[in-house]
Amino acid sequence: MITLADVARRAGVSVSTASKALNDRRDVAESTRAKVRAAADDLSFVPNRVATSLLSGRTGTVGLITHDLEGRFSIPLLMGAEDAFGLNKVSVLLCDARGDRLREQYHLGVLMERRIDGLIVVGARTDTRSSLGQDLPVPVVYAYAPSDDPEDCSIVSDNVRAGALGVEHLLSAGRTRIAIIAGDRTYGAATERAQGAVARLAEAGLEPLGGQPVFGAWTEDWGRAGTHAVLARHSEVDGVLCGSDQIARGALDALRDAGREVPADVSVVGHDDWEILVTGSRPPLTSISMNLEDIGRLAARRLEEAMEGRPSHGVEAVVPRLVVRGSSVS
Amino acid sequence: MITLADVARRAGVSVSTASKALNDRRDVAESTRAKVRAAADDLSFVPNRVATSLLSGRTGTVGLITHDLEGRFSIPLLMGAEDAFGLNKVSVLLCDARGDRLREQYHLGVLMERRIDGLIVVGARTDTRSSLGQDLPVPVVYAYAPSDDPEDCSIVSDNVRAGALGVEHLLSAGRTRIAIIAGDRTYGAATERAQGAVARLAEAGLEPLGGQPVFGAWTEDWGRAGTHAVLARHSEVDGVLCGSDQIARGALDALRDAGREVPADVSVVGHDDWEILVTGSRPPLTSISMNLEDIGRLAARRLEEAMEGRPSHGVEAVVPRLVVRGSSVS
DNA sequence: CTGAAAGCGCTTACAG
DNA sequence: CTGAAAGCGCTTACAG
Repeated sequence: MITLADVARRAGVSVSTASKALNDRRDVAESTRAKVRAAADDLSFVPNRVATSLLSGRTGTVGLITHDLEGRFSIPLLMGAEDAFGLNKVSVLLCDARGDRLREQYHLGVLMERRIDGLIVVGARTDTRSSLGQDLPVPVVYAYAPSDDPEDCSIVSDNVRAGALGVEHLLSAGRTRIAIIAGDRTYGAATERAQGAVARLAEAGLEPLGGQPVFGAWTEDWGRAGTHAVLARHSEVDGVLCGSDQIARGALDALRDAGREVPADVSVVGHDDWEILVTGSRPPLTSISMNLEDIGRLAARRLEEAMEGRPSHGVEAVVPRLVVRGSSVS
Repeated sequence: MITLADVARRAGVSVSTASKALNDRRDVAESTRAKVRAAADDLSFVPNRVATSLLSGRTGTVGLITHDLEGRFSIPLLMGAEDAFGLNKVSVLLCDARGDRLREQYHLGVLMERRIDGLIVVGARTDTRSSLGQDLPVPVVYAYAPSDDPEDCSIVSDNVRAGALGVEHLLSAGRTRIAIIAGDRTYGAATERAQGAVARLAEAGLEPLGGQPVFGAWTEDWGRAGTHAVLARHSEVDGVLCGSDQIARGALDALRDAGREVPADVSVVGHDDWEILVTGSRPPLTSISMNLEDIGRLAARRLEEAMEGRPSHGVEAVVPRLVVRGSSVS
């Protein structure tokens, strides 16, 4: 490996002068700078950032510990973070903790040895998770799943708003007999989305068909079963708000089986805007995106601020976005 | 930040002795070692790996440049790599190149400055990609998309074998009138899978319905359209091998629309074994997995070997695996 | 068994 | 404008 000393030797200057020349510091003669640059080019010199890191105490790396096995959240978040940090400024050390607290601790230890400048922790579900504590030597931002310590900084999706957004869209499409087929009731994302939807219905003087949301599982199976049940008891249904895109896919199937036209007879709206599920359905599925990249970007920004000495505290929610496709309006 | 010097001072020994004590080297008195350990514990000493890296010339980091936007491949690959390397040995710097060669070059430059010990490059599709060249100072392994330089080491999925595997399964389910609804013909994955399927049919003295595979797109829409066309021209069809799970989802829909029972009348097999698509369908979809984690694991192993001075060359294919669900046999 | 010294590759005051 | 010296935090021969 070529070192700065090699470059200096070839340019006929001292190491310190070579350093200054390459780092665009003034008080170097232009002719000297040119000589050094030429030497560096000739030798294909690539500065060793490990040395700079040791010297400056900053590595320009950020740890990203994820619990999201399928990569549904991590990659968009990573993309958002890369955008926010800038490619040359910060590199991301990605660690997969697989929902395991021990594995998380282990990764945390390794990251501390590597002297990361900051840490983003991505949860597998939106529910609150236990804090890593306040005595870590670097700032931490929790993304997607907020920390249970209000002292921490957490960036989440506004699921209540997302539910309301779905209802608003159905109302604006002229729907008033709306069923809410929610997800797994043990998940905050399921109850919050349902809660936001119910509240927004109430504002309009309505309530969901059957008086309340029906909870089930995050599956197409449940989407089908739930929709069948709704059809049996409330055949007047003209709108279905589903807790996820998978549930919505099941709902579309069940409505088709029952001979209902979507969106002519019934409008269907999902949650998550998961590309693979929403584009292929008949018709394509209107859905509510959590804007995961925005969550990543905001998490990165808050982390950057904290690294610069201006930490944030508490939970900040990213506003979801409605993506209209053929399943809700014609 | 606590340094080894702090620990040494507190333990009343020299820095070198403290180093030896903590690194389990012999020629340290047990009593001294205990003293040093106690001091390190008291101070919550976390060794600075940046210093070690500078000294040893090895950082214990590996770059992973991915072009896979949705994270369909990267995360399983990362998991496989983490498994293979061992969590404490190697950390992964993940870079998202987004299919952009410039972005890739940029990330490559940053990774070189960070003195990674090795590099894995993950393609977005299985087609051959251009090599990063032979004059990189660290070993490179190409995963999923092979390099066009046979001198490089590439780990791919055996798509030909995958196609054959699908046909074998359909044959063993007693199917002989098999349609092949392939993916986008501009993708190697589409043509190779189809080719493997056709060859395996030929071995059994058969050919696909219509004489050859039909190509289209990687979408559910195409799966529906292709299947409708097959039903119109070859109503005797009793097996459908699809180029992807999305296509297979479309096929299931089309068969249901046409009143065909799956798997009683027709068996359907997909490719990729994409969890989100295969479990929710009616019935759940039999599919052929590329074993992405195995690709990641093998890529990591080959990279490790290369880092230890035993490089591999050429393309190595990971054998796919049939995952049987309700769409092919009852 | 212990510790002083050198050095990994760089940057940064500080003399000249 | 240039360069010798010190130092970032650690490990490793080498004396003692």
